Amino acid sequence: MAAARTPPKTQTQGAERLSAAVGELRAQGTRITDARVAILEALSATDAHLSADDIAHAVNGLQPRVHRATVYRTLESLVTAGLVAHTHLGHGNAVYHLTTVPHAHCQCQRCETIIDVPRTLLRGVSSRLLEDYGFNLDTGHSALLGLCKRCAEVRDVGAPPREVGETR
Amino acid sequence: MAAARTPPKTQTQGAERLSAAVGELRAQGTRITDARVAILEALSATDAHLSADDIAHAVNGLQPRVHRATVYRTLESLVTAGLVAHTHLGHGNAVYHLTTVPHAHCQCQRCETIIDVPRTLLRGVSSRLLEDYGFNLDTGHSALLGLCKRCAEVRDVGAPPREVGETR
DNA sequence: TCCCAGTTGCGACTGTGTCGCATATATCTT
DNA sequence: AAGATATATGCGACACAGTCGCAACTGGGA
Repeated sequence: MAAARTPPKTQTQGAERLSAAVGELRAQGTRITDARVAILEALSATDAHLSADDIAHAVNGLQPRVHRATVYRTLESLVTAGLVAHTHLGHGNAVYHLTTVPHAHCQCQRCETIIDVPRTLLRGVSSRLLEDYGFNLDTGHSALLGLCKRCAEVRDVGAPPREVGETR
Repeated sequence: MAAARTPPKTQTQGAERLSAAVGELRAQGTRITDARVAILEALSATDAHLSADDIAHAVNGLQPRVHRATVYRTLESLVTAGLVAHTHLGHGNAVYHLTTVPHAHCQCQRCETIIDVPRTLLRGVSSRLLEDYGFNLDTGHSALLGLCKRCAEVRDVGAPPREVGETR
């Protein structure tokens, strides 16, 4: 689970996010169920980017009976509700995070590290696409692929470097 | 198969690309097999973006005994050889095309249309990422997601519009 | 407390891509 | 032209992410 490598975060910070998210759900008239709360807890507890599988594992630590399919369906509805965003990584599998701080993503194709970058960085491209092609860019819905600094330097041989303290 | 909706292209154009690709393969010391030629033929015959499955179908029209796994392995080796590029679309499945004209891709999340855009459009982002994060962007390896002009306008209800003459 | 639409658990299924292994063959060597 | 051999292939099994139908359950309004 990527959560293990998550940068430290205070519990209160997570708890705040959680209650805010639950409140928003309630405001929208959605039912508050154990599965939903557990999923939001998993997401609130970390700044990392969690795959549906990561979330399913984390949730099963809290609510063992929650099924994989429920995780997928719930995540989808949370995305629809605007509480959660998902990003498609290179290999195609999606990762999820709370929408508290919208941002775009770069992913290293070698070590798979994800770098969060401000959306403003894509503003120029976004407006060019709109002007020239009428295309409305959804910033951050897919990761920008490439090589991170470290991997670009030691590009040669061997296994990709792994270090702690960085989001997978 | 997306090939059916491909913009018209002269046979000679495809044949030229094919022989160039085969020559390049030979120059690299790779073996020229029926499967490889058939795959390159499929790719040469169109400007569309073909999924591995599209290619497998097209190839089976020429060489019925070619197996799915061979298509995947061959595509991978063609990518390594630099003859073919693959792009990850939103849902994660990859599409392949010859590297004759490098370009980036935008994909509409609603109607799934792919728009080719020049790589220069991302030059600014690319250099910013390098400066600020040391990240080497691989332009065009993943599609930029969003909404195409038509879908952004008729965003409301109903099935996504489908028209001919546009790459899936 | 009752009711019922919204949720869930479950298992089966689809689609995309990978792997191991025995066989075939493109190309090099002689 | 024939032989040797590393490379590529065919095949079936597998892995993984995500989806679906359906019966059963339950959160929260009446």
